[in-house]
Amino acid sequence: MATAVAEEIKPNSTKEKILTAAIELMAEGGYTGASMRKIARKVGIRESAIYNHFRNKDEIFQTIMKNLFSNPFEDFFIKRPIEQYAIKGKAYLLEYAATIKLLTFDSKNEKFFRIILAELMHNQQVRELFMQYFYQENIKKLSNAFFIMMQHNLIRSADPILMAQEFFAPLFYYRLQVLLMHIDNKPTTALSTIFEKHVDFFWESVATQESF
Amino acid sequence: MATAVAEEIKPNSTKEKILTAAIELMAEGGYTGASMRKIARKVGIRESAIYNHFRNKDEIFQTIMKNLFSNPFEDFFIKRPIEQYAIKGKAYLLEYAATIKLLTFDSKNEKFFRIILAELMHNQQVRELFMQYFYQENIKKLSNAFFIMMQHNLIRSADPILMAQEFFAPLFYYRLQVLLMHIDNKPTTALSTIFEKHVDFFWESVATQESF
DNA sequence: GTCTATAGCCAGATAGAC
DNA sequence: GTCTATCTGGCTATAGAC
Repeated sequence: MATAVAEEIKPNSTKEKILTAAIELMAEGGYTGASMRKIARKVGIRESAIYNHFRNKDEIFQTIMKNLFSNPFEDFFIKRPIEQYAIKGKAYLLEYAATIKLLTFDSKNEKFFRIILAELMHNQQVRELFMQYFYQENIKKLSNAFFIMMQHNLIRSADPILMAQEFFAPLFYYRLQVLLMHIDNKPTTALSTIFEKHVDFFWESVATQESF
Repeated sequence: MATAVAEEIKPNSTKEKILTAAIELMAEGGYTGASMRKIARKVGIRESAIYNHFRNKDEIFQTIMKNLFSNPFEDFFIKRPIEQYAIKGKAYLLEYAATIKLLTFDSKNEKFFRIILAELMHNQQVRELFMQYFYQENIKKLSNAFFIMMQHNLIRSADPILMAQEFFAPLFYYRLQVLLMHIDNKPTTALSTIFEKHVDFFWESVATQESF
């Protein structure tokens, strides 16, 4: 399973430095906040030199999107067959939440999330990637898992898709909260265990008598 | 209870037209997307004429923020004493969700929500307003209500604040989804009853045997 | 209150020498 | 591949006539 075309970029090359600088600047100020001037200054070259590596600013953005979207979830659960793990019930959900928590507190993934949110209202392509990765992918996986749990009578019967959304929405909400706190350098101690608490609460909400 | 200082602006005045145009443009392109040029063209005056009504662009933005934040929730539930209604249990939650649904599908409030989200990553003041209105206010009201419901044994015992967040997060998530669909002119039929379904699911999750 | 005119800045991008 | 120099255009804002 080749990870969706992630471009080959030599480490320590100027091209890579440009991308790193652009990611940093876009995380802070979005697409328009990362001007070619600023990127060039951060890399230590002139603006015109950038054009030896990228046709224009948009190509930089496209490359970043491609690379950022290639890793994050793939490594964690896409590969493994869900069926085997869904029957573990709460343990599966705990692992799921732990993964999101990991992404939430990982600095590279935080930058990624921040760029996405900064451009969400400005760029249709970003919206589509957002819907795909922060909605469809997760809901598909989770609803499958819930369906299996229902079959094994681990949880009460309900619409699996609704249940998936109800489980996922708070995770997204907490992730956003953490991001907002980080941006303003506020402490996130109050949120440090919220992901686990969410799973506890949710499991109490859906578990059958037998499995509880 | 005077509604937080909402400025007096004469209807049909040039000042009001400027604000209307600015809201429209900022909903589409955020703060930077709404240039003084575009605002002036939309109103039908020259850029320089705007400065007879506002000191600078930021003052326009501030005025918009003040006015937008003055109405939305205030009218709905801030005024009424929660205690009397919380004991209605599910009916209270249904009304709460219905209110959010109303705001979600109301075009003025949608623009407001869109501007907030567009500037969320760029502007600390917006982040604080966001946290206040889309988090603290709602969580405070809801956790109070849940506390009362617990006292009346309508719902199972749990941390009221956690429960409030778990109830609110999906509402926020669904509102965001609707917004994203609207921006790209996609149908929201699949989401038309999701707010009610959320309440159903949630109530089944927390209701005690007696109250169910 | 609105206009014309203009200042000053920063943006993205290109040409051509080295 | 990097540089200097330059172009074009959008931006916020001000001065001063009407």
